[in-house]
Amino acid sequence: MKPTHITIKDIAKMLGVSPSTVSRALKDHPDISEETRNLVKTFAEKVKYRPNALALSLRKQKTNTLGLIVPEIVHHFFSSVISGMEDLAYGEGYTMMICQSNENFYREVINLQALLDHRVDGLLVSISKTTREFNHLHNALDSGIPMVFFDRICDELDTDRVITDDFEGARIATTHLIETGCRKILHLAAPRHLLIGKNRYEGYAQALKNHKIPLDESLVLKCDTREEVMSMRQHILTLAPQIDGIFGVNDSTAIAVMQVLQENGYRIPQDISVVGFGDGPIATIASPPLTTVEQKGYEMGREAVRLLIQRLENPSAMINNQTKIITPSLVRRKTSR
Amino acid sequence: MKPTHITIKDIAKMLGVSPSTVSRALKDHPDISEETRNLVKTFAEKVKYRPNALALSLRKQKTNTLGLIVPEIVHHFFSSVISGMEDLAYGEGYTMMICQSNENFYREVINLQALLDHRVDGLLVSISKTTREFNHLHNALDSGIPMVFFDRICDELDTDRVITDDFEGARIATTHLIETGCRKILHLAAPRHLLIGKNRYEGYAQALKNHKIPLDESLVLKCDTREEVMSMRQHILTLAPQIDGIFGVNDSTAIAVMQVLQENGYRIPQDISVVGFGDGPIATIASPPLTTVEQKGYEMGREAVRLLIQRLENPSAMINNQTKIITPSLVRRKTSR
DNA sequence: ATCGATTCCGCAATCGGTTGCGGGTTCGAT
DNA sequence: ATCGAACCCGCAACCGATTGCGGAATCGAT
Repeated sequence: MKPTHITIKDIAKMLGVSPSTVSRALKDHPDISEETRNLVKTFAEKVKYRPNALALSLRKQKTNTLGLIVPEIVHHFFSSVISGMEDLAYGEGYTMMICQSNENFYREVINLQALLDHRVDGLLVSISKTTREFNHLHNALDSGIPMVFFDRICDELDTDRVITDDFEGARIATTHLIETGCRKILHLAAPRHLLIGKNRYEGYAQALKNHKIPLDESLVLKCDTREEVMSMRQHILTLAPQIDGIFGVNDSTAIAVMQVLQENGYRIPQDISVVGFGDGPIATIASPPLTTVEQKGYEMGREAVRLLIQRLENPSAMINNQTKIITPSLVRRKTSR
Repeated sequence: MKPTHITIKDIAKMLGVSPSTVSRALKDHPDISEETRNLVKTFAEKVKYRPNALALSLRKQKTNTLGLIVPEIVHHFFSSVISGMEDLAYGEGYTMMICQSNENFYREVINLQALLDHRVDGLLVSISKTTREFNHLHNALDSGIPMVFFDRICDELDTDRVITDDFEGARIATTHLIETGCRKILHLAAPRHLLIGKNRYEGYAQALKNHKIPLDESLVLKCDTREEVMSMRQHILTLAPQIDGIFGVNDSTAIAVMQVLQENGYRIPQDISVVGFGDGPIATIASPPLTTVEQKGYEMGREAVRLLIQRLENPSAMINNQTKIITPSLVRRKTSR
């Protein structure tokens, strides 16, 4: 802050009035005569006066800053979320202070402390994978700061939340496969102890049930990374002749399995249809382009900020905590009929 | 900021001393007796006192905050850059205020103003595509605030800079093709009026020259998006029989051209080798995985912050502006021999 | 008892802006 | 001439910290 900004006192001195008068003139306080007001305003304009946000925050006890803790910025989903948050926040006159925990509990605690030190008005949090203990968040909450969890929520804490409807996304994907003629659908699943693994599996199961297709557990494989697909290729190829569709728990496994099949003479989607679950732009560059479920990170970001600001601007209203569910939507491309 | 944080005055009152004493005790000022110091320190610890960063910034005329303006957060390259910046900045005791211009000049101006209003200590900027006029940046610079450009630099402004060595990256990529046996190398290029188009083309040309391979302009195609590859597929296929290597100006065109060739019976890399220029994780999921030039966004981010902090902490030293060049490196995968 | 030197701590100003309250000036009315 | 009401504006406190300076208390020395 070497650059010496012009202050209200500078203006006051140069105009021979008091700082109070300058302050009031600039904000059209009725106590100030029109003459003085114009004088101050035009002069302030001329010298490009800009109020010091720090001083304002200190005085008003409000920083107009939102604190964000996110596991990793370098993730298409999270960067979309940030983008959505940023757009809405700036539109509403808030700025953002962004921290990444790098999936590290200790850094999450440090980050939270830094945000609180800066007196952010509210918190947006997606917890790290290594966070098993929530005292830091609990304390913040108890101290009264508004907080919204998104995507990686914390069950123990009663706050506003924004989450993806994984169940519904999986149901939509599987239903799409069924409606385009598939009957024997392989599900490449994440571990059942992870929420997304559980919810997407159940969505898959529900779609089958709705269409009276029996659920065959031998068609549900724990396999949620590209590497895992590669190491299970033999097993997948033995299954291949008896299936006509695949629902992958994420795009990279869907694309990987597609490649394995193609290398072995299967045509996509003529022989087997494939649907993924969106985690980025890779779906569009797959060959053929992958039909997938879009996660709407940008929208989730906007929604989280909307909830937070709503709470900030109605501090009195004891609104019940809301859980906003973002329903993902199917993007039909070329790997399904 | 509804939560009522505990202040130095609160502590003073409860301990029956003056705020000055508390302040000094907390920072081991010799004027304070050991007895008082311990009293204050243990009490402060007990009530979890944390200094108000706003008040400190106002008083010290230093915010320990770095302002960032980036075109788009949702871009693997830029989010890597941000990640690198964030990691180093927090490690050095700085926080970051992040704005995205969305490639919009007007928003860039607004963002800059917001950052200056918040009295950030320094600026990290990558200019938007639509920015043709630099008064806003010029004014900031004139007012004396340290600024570092990265990736999308502004030639007219004399500042520290961090850029990718596109020429060298292209030279390395092309050389790799030559050294693995290619002689007729197609270059899918960006427009020559863009810096990356020009520099990567020249790197390509230099590599050929170094190996005494004549440059054939009919093997340089202006074609830098996936869509463009698709619309030029016929032309590319007529060229295909006479070439043995392709250098794509970015990964998505490299992958696209690879797919076109594969669909027409060419084997990669047996018949034709392909090398891209890195813009994300898509290279690894291509089939076969794409050999490409890695852009090192994370490192660029760290380097930019390093330059900025260096200037902030040696305000007196009239260091000459530096241009830090990040040399990208080749990542050999399976599309080249 | 008085003085000088230490030791330890508080007053008050400052950073930049906001705001309750009180006061001076001008005016018309009586 | 006197009073009261508008009309304008400044004083000072405040937000939470820091810091130069001065001063009270204590001690030993003369």
